Amino acid sequence: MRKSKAETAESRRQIVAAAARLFRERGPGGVSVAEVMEAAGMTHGGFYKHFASKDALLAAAVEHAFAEKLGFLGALAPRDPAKAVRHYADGYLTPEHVGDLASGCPIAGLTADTARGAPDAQEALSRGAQATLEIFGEASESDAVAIRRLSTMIGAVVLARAVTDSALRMQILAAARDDVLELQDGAKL
Amino acid sequence: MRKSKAETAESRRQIVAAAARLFRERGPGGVSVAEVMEAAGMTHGGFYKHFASKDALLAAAVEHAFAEKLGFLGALAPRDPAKAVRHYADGYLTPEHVGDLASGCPIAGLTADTARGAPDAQEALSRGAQATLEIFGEASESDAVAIRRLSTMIGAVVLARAVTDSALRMQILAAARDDVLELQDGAKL
DNA sequence: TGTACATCAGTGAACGCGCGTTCACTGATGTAC
DNA sequence: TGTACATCAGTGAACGCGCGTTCACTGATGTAC
Repeated sequence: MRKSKAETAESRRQIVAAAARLFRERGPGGVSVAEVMEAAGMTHGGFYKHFASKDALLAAAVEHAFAEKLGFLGALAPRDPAKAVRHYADGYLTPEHVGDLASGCPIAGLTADTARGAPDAQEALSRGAQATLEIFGEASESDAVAIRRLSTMIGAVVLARAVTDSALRMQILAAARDDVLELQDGAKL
Repeated sequence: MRKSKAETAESRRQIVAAAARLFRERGPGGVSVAEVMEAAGMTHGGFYKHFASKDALLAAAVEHAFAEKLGFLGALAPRDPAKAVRHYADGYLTPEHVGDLASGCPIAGLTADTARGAPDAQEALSRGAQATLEIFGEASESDAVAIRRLSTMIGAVVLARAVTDSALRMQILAAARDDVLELQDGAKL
């Protein structure tokens, strides 16, 4: 039962979207191709009509995750970069983000996996990280400050995920939020 | 061929040490029990004389990784906490650490894996993270500053691992190093 | 515009393969007397 | 201290099982005339 071009494109979109969520939630190794296909509403056999391998899907999923994450940020940034970054950081440094791996930051969630030998996905992750840094750069007085802001945000979420005590978790997020959002030595935000 | 108690303890140590390296390098899901046992100089069959499951080994491996990482830091900290943290950060924010997953920071390397459903390992990771935070707290003027320092360090290493361009990688490490080590608003370090 | 044929998205069974775990066995260690 | 026996660390084969990937097949879509 051949599908129309539009349906094929839509199928591919569904597969990538499902993979982007599942891979972040359970890790690329913790999700089977069959599970991704089922989440996309198909059976596993057709997968290879869309992707050459599971690794290729991971690369597409990383790209999709960044497109979703940076969509709003990138659209607002040219007009008001400081506001865009402030809004992004505001949602980033929350217990919701810490608890929601499935739609969370791909850098915080997938770097370890891609660095362990998924070259195509690693390239996609690198492009996404650079794009994020560029937007942060527009809102910061220097590249170094942009790097520090993004590093602190990523590190705080990772550290908050490492910690099981929820009071400490909140303390970590609050400390990072103060650092990234509040005025410090005349920052623009 | 039963082994003496001392030999048994030594075997266990070898298994945990091998696991601590391999799990960080390739991820818990990327290493088989047989590979860990081979790296420890044994065959896979004897594994369950030491651990109830692969997950239990992961928890022990996380604990071992922190003990190794924090050994020197924890020993020096009571005498000169600022110097201890400075030395730790100095080795942490290097391209060597970024490239060396196998003996790298367990928080930066394993948080995603343990958060995805390895409760015992997650507890071990949480204890290690709290111990690290406590040492940082002794060297910092407030808990918030300690959290920011550690967050920035972790985030910078994760971001540096996400990025494939080595010049940008160095720039990330340098920016974080300036932030964590250099004087900023009268910090103690 | 209509027709005949080639294409190909998706299905579901099947393929090796490697995994975590179990188990019978071995023989040196530990222990009870 | 010596002896007889129980213990148990480690071996290597075997167990299900689920995985990524392949494949023959189906039938609607796309295309050439």
